[in-house]
Amino acid sequence: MSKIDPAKIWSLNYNLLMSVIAGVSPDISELGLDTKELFVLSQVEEHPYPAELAVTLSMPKPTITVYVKRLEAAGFLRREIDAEDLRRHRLQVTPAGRKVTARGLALLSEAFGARLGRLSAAEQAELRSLLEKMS
Amino acid sequence: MSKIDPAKIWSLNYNLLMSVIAGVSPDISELGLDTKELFVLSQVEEHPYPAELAVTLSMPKPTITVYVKRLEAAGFLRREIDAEDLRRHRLQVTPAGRKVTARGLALLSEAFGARLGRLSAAEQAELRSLLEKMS
DNA sequence: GGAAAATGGTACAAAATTAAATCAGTTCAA
DNA sequence: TTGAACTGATTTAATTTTGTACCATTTTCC
Repeated sequence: MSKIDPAKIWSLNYNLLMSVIAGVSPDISELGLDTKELFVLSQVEEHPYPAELAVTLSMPKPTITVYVKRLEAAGFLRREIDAEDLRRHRLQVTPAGRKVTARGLALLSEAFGARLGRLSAAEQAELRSLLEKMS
Repeated sequence: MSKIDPAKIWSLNYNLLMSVIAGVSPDISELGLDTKELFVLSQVEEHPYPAELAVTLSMPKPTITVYVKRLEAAGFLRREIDAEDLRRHRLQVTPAGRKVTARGLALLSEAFGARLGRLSAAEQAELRSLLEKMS
């Protein structure tokens, strides 16, 4: 029984995620946003401020600025200055944005689901639980 | 008991990996290579040809070309034309490259290990097994 | 209260990444 | 054979991403 090597688990996981993403991103692009934009968009409801998005997605602030600008231009997002703190921009997903998010996440679910499908339902639940503990 | 949403698991996992990477990448940079270069370098022994690396790492070929060139310039890699197929470039990790890979992966192990540490040894083994099944 | 430090966001320039086209070598089919 | 199709790798040009510097607002603390 070999000792557990974290880096090995890490790269196994990393390669898996990247390959899933590489597989769906052409389909996601057809929805009118790219993959990273989908990630941003999908977290806006939970984290409605750019600074928060930057932290949860581990992205630099200027990167978020760019994505938000594009998402707004595409009509998936609305931006308004927060009355409580005039520095902050509160983000709102539009109906079109909600629709495209749902479609994009469905594509992702389909692709990643194909891998998850190799696990039993119990194992899937276990995986989720393990990941939650680590998050 | 909520139904399993693959996209939810996916993004949990994605955010986890990205945050781990964001945490170590300054330390890895001090070794003289950046994070992506470490990923490439760490797979060279298993996949000694650029085209193979592109597939396993889900990176475009030109991206691999750039990294390989930098790794070679840094003295971490040697390149020679394959005698069997003159189109292919067989890659060889140098002793310096091996050393820096070990250090880089140790840093990654330390950082990801901190998260893995929230799991029992049995759970860690289970996680690895689940990921292997999906890979 | 008011200056200094901190925070949210952006602009601009620089660096990283990649798509598209290309070249060289190999394979395949007639 | 031989030439059409394919594969490995690179170049070039364009796009994406990010570091740095910055402005505006808020918070801290004397």
